[in-house]
Amino acid sequence: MTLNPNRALKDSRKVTTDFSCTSCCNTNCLIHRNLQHFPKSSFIDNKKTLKCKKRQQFIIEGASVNGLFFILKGTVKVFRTGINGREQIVRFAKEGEIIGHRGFGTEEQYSIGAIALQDVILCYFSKDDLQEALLENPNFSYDMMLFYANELNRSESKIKSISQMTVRERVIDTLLYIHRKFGDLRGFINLPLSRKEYADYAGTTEEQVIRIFSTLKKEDLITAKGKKISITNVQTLKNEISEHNFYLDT
Amino acid sequence: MTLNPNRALKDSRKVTTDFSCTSCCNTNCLIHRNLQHFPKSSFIDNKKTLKCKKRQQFIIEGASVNGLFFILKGTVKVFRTGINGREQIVRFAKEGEIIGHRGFGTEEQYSIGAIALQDVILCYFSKDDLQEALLENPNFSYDMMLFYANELNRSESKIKSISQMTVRERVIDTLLYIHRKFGDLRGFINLPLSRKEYADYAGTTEEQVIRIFSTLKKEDLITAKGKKISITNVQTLKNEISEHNFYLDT
DNA sequence: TTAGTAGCCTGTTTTATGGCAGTTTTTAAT
DNA sequence: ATTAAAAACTGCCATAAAACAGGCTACTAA
Repeated sequence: MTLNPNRALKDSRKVTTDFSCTSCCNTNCLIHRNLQHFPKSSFIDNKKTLKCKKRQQFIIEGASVNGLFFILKGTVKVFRTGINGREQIVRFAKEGEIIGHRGFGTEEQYSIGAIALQDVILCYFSKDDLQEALLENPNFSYDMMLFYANELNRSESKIKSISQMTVRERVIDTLLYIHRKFGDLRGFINLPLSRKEYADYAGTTEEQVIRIFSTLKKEDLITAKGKKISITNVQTLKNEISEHNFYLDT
Repeated sequence: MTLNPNRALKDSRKVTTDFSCTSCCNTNCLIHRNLQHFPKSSFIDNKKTLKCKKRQQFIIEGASVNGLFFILKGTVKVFRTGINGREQIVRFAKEGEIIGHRGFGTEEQYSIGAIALQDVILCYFSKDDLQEALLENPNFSYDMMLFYANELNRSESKIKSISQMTVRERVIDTLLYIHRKFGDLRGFINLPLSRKEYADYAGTTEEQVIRIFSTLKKEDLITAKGKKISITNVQTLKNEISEHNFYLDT
């Protein structure tokens, strides 16, 4: 918490420069999608590409915001520390997604922390560069605005879900969210998470998740051996929460 | 719910045209703040000014999004219908604020309803006009982006509060929010709300709010006779939740 | 091999909160 | 002023979910 973010940046990440936006394959990346609108020599030449090892934290809650990260490769856990130090997972992010954008408004400090779930490659743009680019390219800023608008919709859906769904429904919702977003590999959900992490996303406790997982197993809706989880009956699970119309996508 | 929004618009609102943006006194209105960037004859000439009587609903959940509302005068309750028809109040809005912006992203339908708490005057801009203006004025779209970014921060703080605060804390938080935003008039909070409305904002039940109000009365932290509520000890209330750092401002 | 640790699991207890039912008070309408 | 209706209030009970406590399993390191 008391770490100097700039020192942290220098100390713990290796900087390379061989990942250009033009040859990037993340077609859903906001930068990539707007390449056409940027002049030949522009802020994207200033971007820094960083590598993070698994479990490395690259954004520290409360550190001052100097720029934004885009994920070039890998998966990231975005969280904040709540009451009594209880961790709350805001979202899981993958290739092409933005991290740290919550700091762009009035906020001077990151309100979230971010940690690599696997080895991750990140693109870093300074706030100043981005701001300049946004003020020069209405298409870009409009795109960015829409991105925020969608994030807002997602966030407010989550409010509805947390305040009105039961724990069981929230856990199911979380399972479906992870499954939808990260797909499965040889039948198993392609993102190994601990029960604690499921709980921190669903807004409940580890014990509850464990209990609910075991009843779901008995009901033949999922199979789970440790972190190898597979959903055997997606539709039934969907039905159980679909009355409430929650699709917290992305 | 099944009302045609266009018919509703024609049927129930009186249209006048004598409220120009240039002479408007809502200095925090996003349109007003960007007037300098718009050409002399522009989309703001197309705006429609509508009057709504108290208790009139001017946005219906699920209606298709054709434009955005800005509040010229009055207060508005923004809500959505949750599970089991339970009403959830998203926010209370006043002069200068935007209503319906959640529909701007991918959403084709309003995800919220809006109802006038007092007689209200609204400015209405079509989505197309706004989009054109945004794509022509990077300053405007940047401003709008920042607005969304802040809304996002607010929304995510609310997730934290709902998922981790106790009912008592949420009710206190709601009281402080209303008080901060609407101030007080002759010692009383300047926005008369029912216990049910407090509950729907705090994410709890009417009975709980009533119970908590009466214990707060016994503790000499508030006084309340019906809807005349005054906070007698703001600081103590703030302290009770400040450990958690929640300031859902605006 | 053994020890140690982290993650997973389960039964029991405690607590906060929601729901109901009945009463009183306030507000609105005739 | 009288009645009706809505809002505010209180006590009681049911229950979902959190907290606690102890045990099991599997992996890692020495």
